[in-house]
Amino acid sequence: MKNPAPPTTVKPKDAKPKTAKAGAVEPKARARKAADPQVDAPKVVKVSQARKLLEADILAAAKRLFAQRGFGGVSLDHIAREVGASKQNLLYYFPSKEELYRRVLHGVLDVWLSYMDALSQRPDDPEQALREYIAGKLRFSREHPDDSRVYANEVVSGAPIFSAEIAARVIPAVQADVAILNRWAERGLCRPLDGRHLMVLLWASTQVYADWASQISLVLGKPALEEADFAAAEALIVDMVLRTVLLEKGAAPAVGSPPKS
Amino acid sequence: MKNPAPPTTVKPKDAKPKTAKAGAVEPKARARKAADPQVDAPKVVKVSQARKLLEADILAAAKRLFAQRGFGGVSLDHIAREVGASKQNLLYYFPSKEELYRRVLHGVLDVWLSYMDALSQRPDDPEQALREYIAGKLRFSREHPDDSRVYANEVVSGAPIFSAEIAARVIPAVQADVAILNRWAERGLCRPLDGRHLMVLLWASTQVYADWASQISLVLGKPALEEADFAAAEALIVDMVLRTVLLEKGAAPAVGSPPKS
DNA sequence: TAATTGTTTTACCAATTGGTAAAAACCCTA
DNA sequence: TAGGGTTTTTACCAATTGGTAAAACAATTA
Repeated sequence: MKNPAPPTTVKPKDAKPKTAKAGAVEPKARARKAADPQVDAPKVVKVSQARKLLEADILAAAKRLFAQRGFGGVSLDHIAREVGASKQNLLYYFPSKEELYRRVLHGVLDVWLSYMDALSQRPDDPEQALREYIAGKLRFSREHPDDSRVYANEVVSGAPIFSAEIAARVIPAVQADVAILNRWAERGLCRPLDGRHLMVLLWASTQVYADWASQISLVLGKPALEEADFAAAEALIVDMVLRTVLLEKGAAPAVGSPPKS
Repeated sequence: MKNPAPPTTVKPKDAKPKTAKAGAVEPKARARKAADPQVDAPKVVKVSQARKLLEADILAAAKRLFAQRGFGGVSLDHIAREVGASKQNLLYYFPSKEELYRRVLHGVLDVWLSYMDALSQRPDDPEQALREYIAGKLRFSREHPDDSRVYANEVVSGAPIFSAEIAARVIPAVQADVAILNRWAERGLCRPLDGRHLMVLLWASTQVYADWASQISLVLGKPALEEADFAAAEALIVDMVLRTVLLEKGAAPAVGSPPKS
């Protein structure tokens, strides 16, 4: 039902709509990714690939809009116009708004989880594992802010649609991480603490740099967060977490001096 | 325009609508707060007070719904039905949806800021100031989760409506706090670090217990957060922050043992 | 009691919502 | 070039959206 036809052949994908939809606002008319002049449509792309391309376009636009306005704040028409297609065309690919949202969320969760495996990768080295976990989640915030925001929107809303999938996919991952923390504590590799709250703290302190970017950039007095800001955040969070989790040894150096501001 | 008439007298406020709005879903018909049998409406409440009462009802319902679904996900009709009034009646009190939202946000910001003054209260005692700041913001998350979520929704959306007011009211408060942190560092009362990122971290780690309550309770394996959970969070965050901010002395005790999961 | 003010209801409105049905256009293979 | 599958467009739809205008109701004051 979702991926029916075997790959066949191409589709120019440039057909301008003849009727200009009197009074409409020039709907970007399916402006394909700035063209690619080197090959100029050699008619070898598979049809199912073309389909996947538009599908991916829709998912990307939907993700961006859902991230900004949440499920209820976005209309199908809005998404459709964003990719230069009609609402009905969009409904050809996704049977309903909720199904589209579900697909977006599913993809978001994939990405979210893919940045969350640092602990299990280094089950014997708490310091390095935590460093990488924090670095990874901050990279997620920098590289996929919209994914983070879509997820945040869903969770803030009480996860009305996705709580089942969160329970099925996120919770086990978290529990695995908590188990690792507990094992470290048992083996005397780190201080004993409640790993569940530590995980919450790790999420919060890293994802805030995606979800609250608008306010943080106001605080930092710049139009957008830069790499240096993420680096500063990482230094602080790592310093903090290691101080708390690791058994004391030589104290880590200070993380930076206060800017004059 | 907003608060016109001088206080006059009462209003029974129980008039059932005679026509039962064929097919509608019994709109709760302005069910007044469980009555107050001791006085039984002695006709002494001021009219403007009655107005403020409904106004407050509307604001409360709107806050709850905006917290859950964001600005775009809530309709005026939905809010109106929640308080047992009609949409048009609601529009009598608030000239537009955006104005209502603005009013809600304004109130939210008041509350938000009122929990943020711990640092300036104790400008000479970093440890106590930080303890109280964290405790206060966690209390905010516990006592005003919807306020926190409305704020979060607005910020995640890029603060399209409220960025001006955030810039005017929040940023100065933050800068004052950062200045205090910097002064501590200069006076050798604490480690030198970037106060701006520390503030971000404090917000993130405390507000997450309101905004992400749905997911945290999943992680903790209980239907809702309890006081003990907030206490555990507070212990961890305080421990963490003090370890990082204060100059080393006797290390604080561990914050708890890992639960058996 | 009449006039005045404050509040709620009734009646609309154009635009937009998510969604359906079917015709038309497109594209490749036989 | 005809046919068949895939994709897009056209034409609708009932319900809901935010909002207006004015009538009706209620309460207070003159």
